[in-house]
Amino acid sequence: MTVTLADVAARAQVSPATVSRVLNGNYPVAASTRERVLRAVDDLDYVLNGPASSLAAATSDLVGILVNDIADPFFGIMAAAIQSEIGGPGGRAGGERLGVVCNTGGSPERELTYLTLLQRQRAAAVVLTGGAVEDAPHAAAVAAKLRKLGDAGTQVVLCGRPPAPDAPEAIALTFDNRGGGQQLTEHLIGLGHRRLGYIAGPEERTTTRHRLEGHRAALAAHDIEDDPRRTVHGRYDRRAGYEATLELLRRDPSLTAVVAANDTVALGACAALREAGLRIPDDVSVAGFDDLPFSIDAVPALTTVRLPLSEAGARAGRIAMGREEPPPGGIATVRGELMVRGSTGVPRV
Amino acid sequence: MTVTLADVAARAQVSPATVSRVLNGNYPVAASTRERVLRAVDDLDYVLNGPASSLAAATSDLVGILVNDIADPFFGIMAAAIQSEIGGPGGRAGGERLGVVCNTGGSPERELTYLTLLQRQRAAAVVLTGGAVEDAPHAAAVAAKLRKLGDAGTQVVLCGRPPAPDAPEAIALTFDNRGGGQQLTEHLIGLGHRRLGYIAGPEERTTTRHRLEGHRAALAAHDIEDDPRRTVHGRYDRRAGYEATLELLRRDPSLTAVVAANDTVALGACAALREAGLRIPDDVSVAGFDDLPFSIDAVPALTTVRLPLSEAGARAGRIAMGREEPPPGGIATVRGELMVRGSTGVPRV
DNA sequence: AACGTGACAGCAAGCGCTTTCTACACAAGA
DNA sequence: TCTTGTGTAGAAAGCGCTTGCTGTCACGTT
Repeated sequence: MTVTLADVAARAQVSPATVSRVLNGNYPVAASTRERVLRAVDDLDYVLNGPASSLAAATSDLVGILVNDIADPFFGIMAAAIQSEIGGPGGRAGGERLGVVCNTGGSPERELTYLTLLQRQRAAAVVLTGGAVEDAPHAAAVAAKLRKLGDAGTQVVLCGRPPAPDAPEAIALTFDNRGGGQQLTEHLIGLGHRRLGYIAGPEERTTTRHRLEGHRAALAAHDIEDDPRRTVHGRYDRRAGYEATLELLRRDPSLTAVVAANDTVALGACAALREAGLRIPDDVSVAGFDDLPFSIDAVPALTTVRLPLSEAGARAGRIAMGREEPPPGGIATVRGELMVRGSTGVPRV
Repeated sequence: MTVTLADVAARAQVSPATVSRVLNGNYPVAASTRERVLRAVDDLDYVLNGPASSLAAATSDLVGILVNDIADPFFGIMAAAIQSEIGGPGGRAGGERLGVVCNTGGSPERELTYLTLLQRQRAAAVVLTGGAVEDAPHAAAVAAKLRKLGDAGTQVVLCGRPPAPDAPEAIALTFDNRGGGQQLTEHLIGLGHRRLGYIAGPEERTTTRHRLEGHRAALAAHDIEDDPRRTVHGRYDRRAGYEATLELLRRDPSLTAVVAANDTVALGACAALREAGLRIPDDVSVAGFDDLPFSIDAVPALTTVRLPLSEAGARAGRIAMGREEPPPGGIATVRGELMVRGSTGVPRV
């Protein structure tokens, strides 16, 4: 059978209560006793029963991290940063929490199910990363869940996601996608581009909408007509970028620049342009978003907006663990930085 | 206060036992009763207390997925595939499990700590992905943990990791890294290359060793001297590839090909070569490993060995859930496929 | 010499479920 | 009419831990 607290207690000749206190270190225990207990734990190879412990203490050491797509480095990088701060294994001793990342695949139902599962586990904290789906009923359902989690004592942090007004206790670290999108397009306009294609992400997503809004704001600021035929929606993957570019080219072969929803999409766009015999940036400029590690290795290197994914994730993790003050008002905006590289240049004449 | 089973029972005018049975669906309950209970659950917005449930039932619905680096798509892709099969949210109903991925960062201690944490949570299954550290004491410690987990009823699956002889109950889906490495180098030798640089991964890792062994086997098979100065070790990241390439070039400027530990490293190698004014593949051929999504977008597209990460992950997930027969002997080898693309060509004369 | 006063350790009451065993009602066979 | 099933529901005993409260010493205090 598995070893229990009582077994350890018997071997150390103390009461179970004492063993518990030694293990939790939250109550004075004489050094000699502690040592005896620790030795017994070691001898018996005892491992605490998590569920029992959580039940009795009414808390758990689980911290949930929700991501839209774990195979996408955008989320991977944030998740790694968050998890590293969860203190988890390797972190400072004591608060040994289990930081777990859950992959929603961008599906609202899975997001909700995961939240319920975490609620069921009485998670200590939950971090939601990335853009939210903008479907109203779903947004309301998520907000309700977050509120309930908050009420149950779970710290909720949004990282790279807009604040949820209906769930005020959720701390939000929001990326300035609108500003980033605007900077990027301003840059291209500044180079002289006037006919810009835009490959947007999936519809009904905050990230998609904000980046697109930034793009349009830049166009408007320079009195460039926003032809709806120059915008195509697609998923956040290379394939979508490839196909969208083909479509944009079909609609208007005179395009001089393509702005993509993110770097991965931009890579697909580059591939399509290259196959179409167009040079980058001589014939068509390309810009991405996020500045993922591979972006600098694209040929030519991708002009993009760097988002401090690691820093934001780390901060979100610390806030979730209560190791850092939340920003005033519970909301902070994280800005991106325009990285001008080889994939953008002056338009062909 | 939070709602408990008893509250639901009271509202539905049944005993707690009945509510539990309705929720678990593992015992006959009259349809009318069931409906009454379900309505009460809904009315009260009841969420099962996971720890209590796990304690009483002596099982948990947690499935752990250990990865070396969650920010690396190599692991992200596998993790996504595994998690999708965990049934987790979105999967077929009933077996609603919480598939959680844990990032060890390649650190042996963190790996061990996570395993303990999972053991503490009485995880239903654990999947370890990617290469293992070859340090003997650590390997023994891990094997011991896996054995203990197995004894406690946790299904252990290794995905992309060599079998652990000391933990026979662990099912292993192993990548044929040696064979892949050999194929790759054979391909280059076939093109006429004789002076090949090799950028290996971190030392003391099974993946590193096996790929390198394959490379050496190919060299040996063609009577090409294996000059140790042509091999450099580094981390599995772009930076390492960049620096290692510079080093290789310094040691022998007459190199005609560089074989990298994986695609990410290969990208770094490409960057270094390009900066050194060398054309790919005209001056130097480059090959990667894994065939991550971005590899096809490199310029030129990367020659590499495709590993069926998604398929292997999915299979590992199913095995972990007991939905697929383990391979005979508990060990299966997953082969890679050589993808010849533009980054390799005949050596310059 | 009587009496706080710390510093530790133990008792025992749960935490909220699951599950075995028992109880009951009704239908059917003897 | 009396047993034997059959289908449901309840009572209650834990699961292994945490923690409030209650001792029990060994000391300084007055």
